[in-house]
Amino acid sequence: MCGPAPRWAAGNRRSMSTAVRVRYAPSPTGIPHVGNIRTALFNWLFARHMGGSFIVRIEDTDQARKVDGAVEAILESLAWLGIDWDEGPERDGCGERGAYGSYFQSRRKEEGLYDRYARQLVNGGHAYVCDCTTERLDSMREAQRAAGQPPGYDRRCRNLAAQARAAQAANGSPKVVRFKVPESGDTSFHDLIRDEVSFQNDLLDDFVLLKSDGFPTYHLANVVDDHLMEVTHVMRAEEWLSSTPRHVLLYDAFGWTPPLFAHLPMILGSDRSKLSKRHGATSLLEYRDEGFLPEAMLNFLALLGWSLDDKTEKFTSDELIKHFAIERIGKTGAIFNKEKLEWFNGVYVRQMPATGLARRMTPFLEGKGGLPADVSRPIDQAYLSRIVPLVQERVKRLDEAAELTGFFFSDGIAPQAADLVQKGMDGAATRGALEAALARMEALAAWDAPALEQALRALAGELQVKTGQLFGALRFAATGSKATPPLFDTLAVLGRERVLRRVRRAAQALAA
RNA sequence: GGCGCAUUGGUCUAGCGGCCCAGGACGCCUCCCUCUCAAGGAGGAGAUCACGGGUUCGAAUCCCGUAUGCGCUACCA
Repeated sequence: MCGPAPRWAAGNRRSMSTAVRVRYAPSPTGIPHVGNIRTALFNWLFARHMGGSFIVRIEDTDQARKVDGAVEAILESLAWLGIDWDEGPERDGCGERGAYGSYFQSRRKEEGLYDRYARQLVNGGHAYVCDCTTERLDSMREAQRAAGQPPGYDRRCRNLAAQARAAQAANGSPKVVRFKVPESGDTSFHDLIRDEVSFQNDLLDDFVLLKSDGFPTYHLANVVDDHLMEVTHVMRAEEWLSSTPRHVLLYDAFGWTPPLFAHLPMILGSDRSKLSKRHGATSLLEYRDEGFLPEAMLNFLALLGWSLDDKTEKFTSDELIKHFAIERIGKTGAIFNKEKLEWFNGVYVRQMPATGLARRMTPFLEGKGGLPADVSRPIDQAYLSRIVPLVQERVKRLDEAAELTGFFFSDGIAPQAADLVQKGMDGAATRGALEAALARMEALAAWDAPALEQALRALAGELQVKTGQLFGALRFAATGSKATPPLFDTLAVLGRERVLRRVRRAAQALAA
């Protein structure tokens, strides 16, 4: 499985550096959704723009909410978009890289790290041990709510007399460590996106730093790790804005200089609320499976909350890196607009080389939900390479490939007489036209688009039907579809044998 | 309820005091191209810049209030 255990703090750790260091700090509680990944993207763009470091740190401090496979899904999501990281878990899940590890908070916890810092705060008079039960806490909050008071810890354990403290230490009950929030004054900080933000301390309660299971809370772990990892900018979603004063207070208590903060606008569901399962497909990997291209997704995501100017909207990742600036990040939440994503995807599909498109389409054609079962796999790549140019400007998502190209592969098309007959014609006329076309096509010396077009256009004239009528009937006879790529190209790629067989069958259907 | 943040067409956005009775894009509609569908081209509908007060010669842009939305208010992150 994995090789030897990594050695932490092994070297070239540049302290005294002014280089930018940012981090993406997801908690492995599920498959990351587009909002999570957008946060990662902004951090990455900023790091790369500034020539700094991008760190991935796994905040797995909640044992109850931990989900198997989540770390892999996070790393896979980043990798899919081409977001690379300088420090953090290795992509294959084996080991980690970077001189500030571990990058898993659960491992840092095992080393006693948070315990040490929590104790330092207790010893310094900035925190205290609390053994209030959850039952008591719950009823306290209930009473507060009933009385119209803001809910919050009532600080019962904050100022225990020496004797009571000793008794508490001896009683063996579960204990947490709480931070002593100043009872007066304000805590304010400068946010790179929202300017000055200020909170009254007396509205903050004594939040927990260390849980009774020994794990740190987000507040403690995040502050300790950002400091130890020398993180310079904390760029995270706006939902964290309200807890930032707690973090600032913690930095103060430790005597550390806080990083710079930038609270990103959130990505919202169609009802403008925080993204959740209720909003349908929200995980990044689902979009991948629906046939969106990573470069289109990256481009689209970057524009959700950031813009360069009033017109530029197409960016490669290098261009994004080149232009990205925190000052150009917006303040308001953005609804994830799938239709625009689909448009973007179409743009990228059209501009890529046909060979690349063929390669990317193949798994969607061969996989489930792809071509009908009667089509043998693997599919003929040479044949595919002739089809792709015909559908390239018609594909929006790769998962439409099978629907668009199915008739090229499968004979399982059943032309209904009613669909064969074009406007202004009847069954007999249609059958006659099809049979005449059959004769012309059989006589063709060369089976290619120009020859087909020349012969069939001439035929329409002779038959005194509109080209649209003849071509429409032929299209349906040969493909079983009313909407296809240009007829002659399509017939040419399908091949003489297949076309004649299908058209013959259609003519017979009309006779019945 | 309290606190915080936000508020430009359905959606993403430009705008950081006069160039804006508001520009671009997606979507929608019409037309052109055309063998269908796309793609492409040309037009169009759609915003009293949330509302009300100020400040200013002048406000989408600054200030205050209100409303609305969202976020936070856990031994979750």
